[in-house]
Amino acid sequence: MELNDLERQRLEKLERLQEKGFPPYPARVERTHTTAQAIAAFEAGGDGTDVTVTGRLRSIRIMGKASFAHVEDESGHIQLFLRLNDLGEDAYAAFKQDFDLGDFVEAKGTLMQTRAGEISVHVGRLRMLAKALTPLPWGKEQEVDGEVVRYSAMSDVEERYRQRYADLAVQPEVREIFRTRARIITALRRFLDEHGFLEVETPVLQPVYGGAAAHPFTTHHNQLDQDLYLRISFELYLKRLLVGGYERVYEIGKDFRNEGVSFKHNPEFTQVEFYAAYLDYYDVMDLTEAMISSVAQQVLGSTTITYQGHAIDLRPPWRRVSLRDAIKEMSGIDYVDYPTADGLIGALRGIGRQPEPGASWGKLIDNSLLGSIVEPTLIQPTIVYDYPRDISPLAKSKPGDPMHVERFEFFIGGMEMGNAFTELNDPLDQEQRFLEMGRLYQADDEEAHPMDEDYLRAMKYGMPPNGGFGMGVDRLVMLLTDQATIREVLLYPPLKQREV
RNA sequence: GGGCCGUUAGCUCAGCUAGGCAGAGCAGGGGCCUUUUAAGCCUUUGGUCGCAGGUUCGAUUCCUGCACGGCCCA
Repeated sequence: MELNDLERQRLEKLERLQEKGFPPYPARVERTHTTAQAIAAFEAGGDGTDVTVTGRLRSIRIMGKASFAHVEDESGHIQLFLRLNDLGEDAYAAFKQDFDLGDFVEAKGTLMQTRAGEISVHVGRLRMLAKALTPLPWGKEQEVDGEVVRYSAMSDVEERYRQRYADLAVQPEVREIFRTRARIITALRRFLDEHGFLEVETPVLQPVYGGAAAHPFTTHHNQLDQDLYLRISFELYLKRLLVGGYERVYEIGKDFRNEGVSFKHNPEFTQVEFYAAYLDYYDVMDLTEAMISSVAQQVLGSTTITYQGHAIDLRPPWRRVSLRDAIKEMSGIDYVDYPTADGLIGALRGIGRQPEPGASWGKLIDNSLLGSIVEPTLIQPTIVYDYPRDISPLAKSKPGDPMHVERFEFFIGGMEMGNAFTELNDPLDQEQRFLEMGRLYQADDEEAHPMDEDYLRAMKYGMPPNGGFGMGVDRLVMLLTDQATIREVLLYPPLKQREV
């Protein structure tokens, strides 16, 4: 183990503690109160109550024969008041010499209030619970007008992610993001459970990937000697369950897409999908609005949020606009007037855009018009409905409109949050769509939706009409925690390997 | 993939376009201090200036390449 100077000094302290009879890593702990419970006990009239609190030493102020320190646990922090008279020569000397910021300690004493009014533990016995060899990158902090101002805490983004443990240890507001994340997922589950959905788990390792247009990760099962894909969506496995007789199913889990990283993309991300028999996309729109506003209400206590400086109102009903109208409004292009890829490329060039070469008609609409021009403007929750058929191989056609399918996406804060359709349940049409995909995406064939024979076989047994829904949970967490990048809502964002 | 920017002490950052002994605050060490709270005062240790080359009498500084990261674009 390579140690720097500071770590060597701490190692010497550790050895000294050991010699003096203060084991640096004891096995047993006697906590009676969290720091929050201790403060609550004092406030409930518990002056003088015996407490034993534990946590990390967060600050130390030594003033000769008396000292102050703060211990921090998950519930908060409390001040320790330590005096030579109370601890005795040896223990007090050990504290002064050999205890450092970042050490886990156990303090036993009585609750008191200092002259300055801070509720504190008047410590009679102090024990080391775990000596920290490496100093945490803590800055001092002070309260200014009720706001905590931190000086020189860990701020290098790369180091924060590479050593997330240190980032979390030092920045309580980072810890809070992941508590909120957990509450969001709990609220999603509760909403779906209460609406009659059954939570299921479907394979991550799949012989045929599908349900989305994305490049998969590939892997190999040694014993079966079979190549497998990491799923890019849950869709086809969940809809098979409707064939099996379940009417409402959902899954929350990871999807894997072998794509670039951006502020709103991560190669592995958390998705929630649900499918409900006998619903169409209008019903799913209603459910979507109810679900998102319910989650915000449960997690934040409000359906009004602030995201990156924008006040956003999540209360239903949301604005609903057809894709065609949304694009017409923002770009002036009515794509129905340009029914071929070449024609649409010309129209895009006409408004100063440089569409990607070789893109299909539907992909131009999806990326160059919707993604680039419309999406960033959709700050308030907006449902955009009726999508081109050729980029939606799993959605049911819109009656009387051969160009469009019954599909919608919803956008909040300028981000696509999710995607839903009246699901295609006609096996003959579905087979046609798979075949069309093969033709359309020849140039980019890994993103083409592969033919899934088993899925067709399932559908041939009869699949009830149903509405389906998928949403990026990470993006919802971004929205509800006001984070500008997806990395801030992932505990361990991906980073290139580097020597430790 | 392209453009721009960053990488200096454990942490946060100066220094660099004037090429000439590598700095500050915090943290750490020593000392004073028995109700402090960014405690205070005195004192002090600590560096592969991301890596590899080049230019130069001399490079943290200028040039090239590479690594990692950030922002923007594709």
